[in-house]
Amino acid sequence: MAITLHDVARLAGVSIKTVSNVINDYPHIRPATRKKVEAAIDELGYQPNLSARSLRSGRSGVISLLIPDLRNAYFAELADAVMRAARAKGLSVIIEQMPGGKKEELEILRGPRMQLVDGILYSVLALGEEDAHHLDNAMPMVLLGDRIFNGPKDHVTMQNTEGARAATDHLLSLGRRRVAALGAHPGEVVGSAGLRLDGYQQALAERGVEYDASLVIPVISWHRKDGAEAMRAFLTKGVPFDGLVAFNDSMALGAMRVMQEAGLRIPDDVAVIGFDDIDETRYSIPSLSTIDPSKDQIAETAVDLLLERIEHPDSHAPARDLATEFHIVQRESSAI
Amino acid sequence: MAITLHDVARLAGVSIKTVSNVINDYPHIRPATRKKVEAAIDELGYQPNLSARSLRSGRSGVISLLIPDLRNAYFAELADAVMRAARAKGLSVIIEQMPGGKKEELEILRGPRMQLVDGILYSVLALGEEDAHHLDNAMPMVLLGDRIFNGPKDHVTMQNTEGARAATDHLLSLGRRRVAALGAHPGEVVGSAGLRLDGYQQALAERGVEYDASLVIPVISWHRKDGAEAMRAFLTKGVPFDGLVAFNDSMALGAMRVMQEAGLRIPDDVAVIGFDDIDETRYSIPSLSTIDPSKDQIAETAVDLLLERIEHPDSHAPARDLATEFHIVQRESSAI
DNA sequence: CTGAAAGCGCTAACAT
DNA sequence: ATGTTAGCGCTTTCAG
Repeated sequence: MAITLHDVARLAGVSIKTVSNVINDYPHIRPATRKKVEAAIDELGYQPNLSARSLRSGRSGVISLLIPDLRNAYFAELADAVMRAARAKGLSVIIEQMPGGKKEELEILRGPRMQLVDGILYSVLALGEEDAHHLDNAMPMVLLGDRIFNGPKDHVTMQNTEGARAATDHLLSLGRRRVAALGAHPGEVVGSAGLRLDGYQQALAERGVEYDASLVIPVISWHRKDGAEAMRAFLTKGVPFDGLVAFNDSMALGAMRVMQEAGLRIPDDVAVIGFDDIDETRYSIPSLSTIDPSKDQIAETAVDLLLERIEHPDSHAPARDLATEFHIVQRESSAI
Repeated sequence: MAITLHDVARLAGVSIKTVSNVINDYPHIRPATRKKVEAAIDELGYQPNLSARSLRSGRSGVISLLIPDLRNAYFAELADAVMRAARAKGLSVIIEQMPGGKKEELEILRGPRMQLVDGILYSVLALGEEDAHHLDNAMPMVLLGDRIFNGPKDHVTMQNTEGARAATDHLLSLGRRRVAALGAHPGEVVGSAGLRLDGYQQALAERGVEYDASLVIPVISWHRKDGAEAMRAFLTKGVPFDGLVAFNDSMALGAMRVMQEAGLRIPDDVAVIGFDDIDETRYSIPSLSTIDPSKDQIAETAVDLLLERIEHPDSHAPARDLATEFHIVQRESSAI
């Protein structure tokens, strides 16, 4: 049987309340008492029972991170950043993957496993504005990534539209005029794909380049494989192009591979830029230009907001919407 | 306030024990009673309080996965496999990263955060045989990866030595005779690095190729960056070589990048094979031959063993040692 | 500044 | 087949 507060209290010759006070850094304790209690804790190797604490206080010190897919390097790196930010605040992280679309997301969000956690970091993939009411509950939650407009929860995101505008403009500034966009979700408005397509179009308009729908390549799932396949299909159409904005790095890398197999030189024939600044982009051939979304900043901001909601559960402060900075990273794939 | 067993019991007109029985699939319940209770549960939207259950039963339904680093694609893919295997068994997974070496591993292993979980999946990085006694406790645990000989815990691993032997032999069978090994940990015997170097040497011996220590390239941390830097340093030495066995894919990809920058053609000048079969190997240029360690099989086996230990905490069955299958995957980097 | 006692929601003996 | 009851270990009023 494990050591309890009672054991410590008995050894230290105080009541369990005093021990509890010491553990929870309650301010008004005589130094001598604190010493005694700490000595007893050390001697017994006491560790608080987190289930009991959680039952009584309603706080477990665990948060959930809901992401589509860890195999996607962007989410692995984001998860890493979130876990480091969470640990710095004394929180543990349960990761849940939900590659199964809207139904699965809702299921997990409502499932019994969310009982255990104090709050949720939710990287929205499938839910849209019409589902915002599903989130209108008391659970502390911060949304990451896509934007649910006017949702009831705090939201941290990169500047999708601005980022895509900057990426596209970067290629245009190199003199490219037939810039393809890889990763569109036809009809989507509020998700990353929709916002990035919007930025792409803005950049074209600003440079006076006419929008050509045949340069927009839809890809539903943003994996390397899907980028490769979409590019393969696009090449068979013979649409001329000299630039490529991929809406994430994984797709860009898959597409680069296919283009080079087809004899296209990068950046000479096609200049390429991606999105996310995953580690791999530094070592691909050629190395990949990209938009760095400041994952660490996203993670830290999100954990801070969540912690605030956890600590002030009945503050009815309105949902906040924060956007992090981004940076263009120019590498070989868009070298001059 | 949340809905409790009492609320359900009151609505259904039964005692809380009956409700509890229904929830826990206790066999002897009259169908009519079960119906009533289930109706009440649905009507109220009752969800069990996992903290209370955990406090009372000593089981939380959460396991911990301890890995060095999620940014390493191998571990991200392993974590994905583990989470899918765990979810299939109704378990949640808390991931803890421990990039900080032996001290941090021991700290986390003993820390208060391990209180909450029913068991631990521990991908040993820094701990060696001399630390086995630190694991000699009652916590259900399955070790992944490196081998701690004669340790007190179950252990699931790939066949490190056999895999490296097969990888090396694969290059030798292509006629290469100056095969370098990337990723050695000088002096190590029981870790992946030591075992794989052993396999490398066995393969050379079997083919009658003399072992040349100048072809063994030490790399402490197995990231892409480290592989690239080690290869850059190796090239400046001018040691002739025509094959490369990298002890993981990340290092192989970093090294390939450096070799190609230096004008070496792959596989013509240097044939390359890695380890892990991470997703990226299919899309690198050239695509990378590798050893597939069957991550899904590792994950499922490990979760099964752990669950068994959790469900039979006082079975003092001796620690088991399971090795999964591996497969050579030949791609362009070692094409004939 | 410290102690006593109640009770969080659940499971598991035990009783019926 | 179902009800009663006693805690799991902790935090938290409330007293002193």
